[in-house]
Amino acid sequence: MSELGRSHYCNEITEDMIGQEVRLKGWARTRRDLGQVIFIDLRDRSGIVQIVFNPEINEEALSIANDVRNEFVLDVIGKVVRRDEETINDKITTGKVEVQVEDITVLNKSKPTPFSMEESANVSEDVRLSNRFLDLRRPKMQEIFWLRHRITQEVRNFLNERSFMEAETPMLTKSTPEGARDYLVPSRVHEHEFYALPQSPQLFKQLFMVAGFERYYQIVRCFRDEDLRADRQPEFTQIDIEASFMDSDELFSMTEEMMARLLKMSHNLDISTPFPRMTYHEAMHRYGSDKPDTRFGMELVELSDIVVNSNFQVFTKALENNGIVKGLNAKGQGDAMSRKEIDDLADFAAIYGAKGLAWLKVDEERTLKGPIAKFLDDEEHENVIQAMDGESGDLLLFAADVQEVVFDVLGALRLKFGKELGLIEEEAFHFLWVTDFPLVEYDKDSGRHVSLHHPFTRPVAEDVEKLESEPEDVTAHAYDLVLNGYELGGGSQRIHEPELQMQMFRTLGFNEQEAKEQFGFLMDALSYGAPPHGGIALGMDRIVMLLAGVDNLREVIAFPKTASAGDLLTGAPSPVSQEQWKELHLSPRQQSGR
RNA sequence: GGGCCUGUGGUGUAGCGGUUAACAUGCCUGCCUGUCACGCAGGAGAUCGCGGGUUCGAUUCCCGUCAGGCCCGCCA
Repeated sequence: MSELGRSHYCNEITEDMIGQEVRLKGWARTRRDLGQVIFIDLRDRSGIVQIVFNPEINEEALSIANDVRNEFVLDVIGKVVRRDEETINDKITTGKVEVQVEDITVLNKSKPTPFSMEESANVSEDVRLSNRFLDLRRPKMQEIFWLRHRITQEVRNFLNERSFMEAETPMLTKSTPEGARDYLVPSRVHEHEFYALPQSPQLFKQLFMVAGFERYYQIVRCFRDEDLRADRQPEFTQIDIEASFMDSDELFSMTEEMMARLLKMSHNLDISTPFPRMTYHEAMHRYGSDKPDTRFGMELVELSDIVVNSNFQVFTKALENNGIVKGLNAKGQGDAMSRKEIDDLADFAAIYGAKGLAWLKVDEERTLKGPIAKFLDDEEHENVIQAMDGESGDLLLFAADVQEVVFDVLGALRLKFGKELGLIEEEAFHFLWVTDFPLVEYDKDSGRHVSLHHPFTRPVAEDVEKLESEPEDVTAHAYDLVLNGYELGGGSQRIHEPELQMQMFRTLGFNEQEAKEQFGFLMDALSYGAPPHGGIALGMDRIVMLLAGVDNLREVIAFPKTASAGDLLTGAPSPVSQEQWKELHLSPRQQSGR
């Protein structure tokens, strides 16, 4: 065999190469052995081309091909030939031609694989993850990771064009009390002290602003030791952006432009900008969610005023206790759903904290029927129907409780109906800015106020005076970018004055001493001419997930973790040796009992 | 921490209080010069996730446990 390397990728073999000699390298996909002639689909990362072995061309090559099995690694030299009209395969792009093999080397053999590399092979996810190197070999997966690569490059190009500078920040850093649980790394040198893996490079990027970098970005890994979901992994990648002297509007339009570029690239789609904006308050009241899926309507309806004087105690009690009553119209479901199915909705609602789920059907006479109909008078019936746009056959659902429960319950029901009734325009991309988040919320467990975003978020100017007196009424310069019901990312304008930052820490229940211990370096930095600054962090994995049209983060992360944060491929996490424990000045806690 | 679902040859599924545990695909052997998820003939391959209980008898029913998934809590 000659010294030449690969001359082409499989997918590059075309009709105008007929007669040409080529050298290909790749994997055997399927072998079709007809005795005196053998066909193999040769696959490399570009695609597939059929190679043929035939005794008239090379008897020895044919006999080697006889022992080739799926996923053997091959190096072949041969001539591109046109296929006979009746043997053209239009399922593959190279189907009009084939390569007549003159010489073949088996570069490596392969055991039979646990599952086929074919698109059609349906394999359970744990088998895929345990053999991820094979799973990633499947063309569908390679497509996703090429997309991921292109997105990464496009983001870099976009931000580079706008004078942003990519800079790295530490992975071994300081644990801070706010936010998610940290992944901790014990220090060998400093006994009983720990590094934390970053939940985000938040503080470092602010320090870059103090340093005068002005425009920073990083495509960076972040870590949060919290329980997983389909759209949450313990380590994930953020597009982290921070800019000085750039207000929210400028940041919004820049982010919009960036997302538009990605959609253009991946779907050749021109999405319209600017994206719609909605306050947090409006999102919660209309959709019961701070990340509403706006691809369909079915909005929540405010009913508190309508039912405040009704005889239905579930409603009136909730209102007396500072709660609200809201409704949701499941169009046509009054006719479609059985009594049992409706009752099952209450169980579903209970997951989200509902104590029950009141409902009414609208019948042909446009009157309300159902267990609670008798508690409402004629005027209330009419007002409810009006407010909820009730028509014959509709199912009206009601939640009465404190705001948070009503939002959660009806928000979840809305999504459930949206999915099950096919109300969602699956192919659409609906971006939305959610703005004006509250700065803090009261946390019952710790008995203090905690940041909704993070402690460095800037309160709006007119609310600063309320920081001490009514912190829950303070609005933050914080925003989330939402796409199709997923939170793609969030950001804020930051506090750049040390005094205001200190005031913020006090609101969160830190005294001067504690604030200095935890965030002294930040306070210090802010006191040396820190510019006004703000930024955003976008979830890279979620962006890829949505653009790839899959519904699970594991599909777009090369080596993801399971729901219990394990890695089925490597077996991480795993026990370590006694020596390692010792070096880190740690000892296993004695197991009590058992 | 809690709820729900799943676990049967390599892979994907079926099944049932007593079966020779079925089907597809993959694998092995043989045949085949135009296949393309080739075809045909034959063959191997399963302690039904693990432990305990009920029963004359459990893959099947019950309890526990482990693993995977989805969700609530948690988390931006």
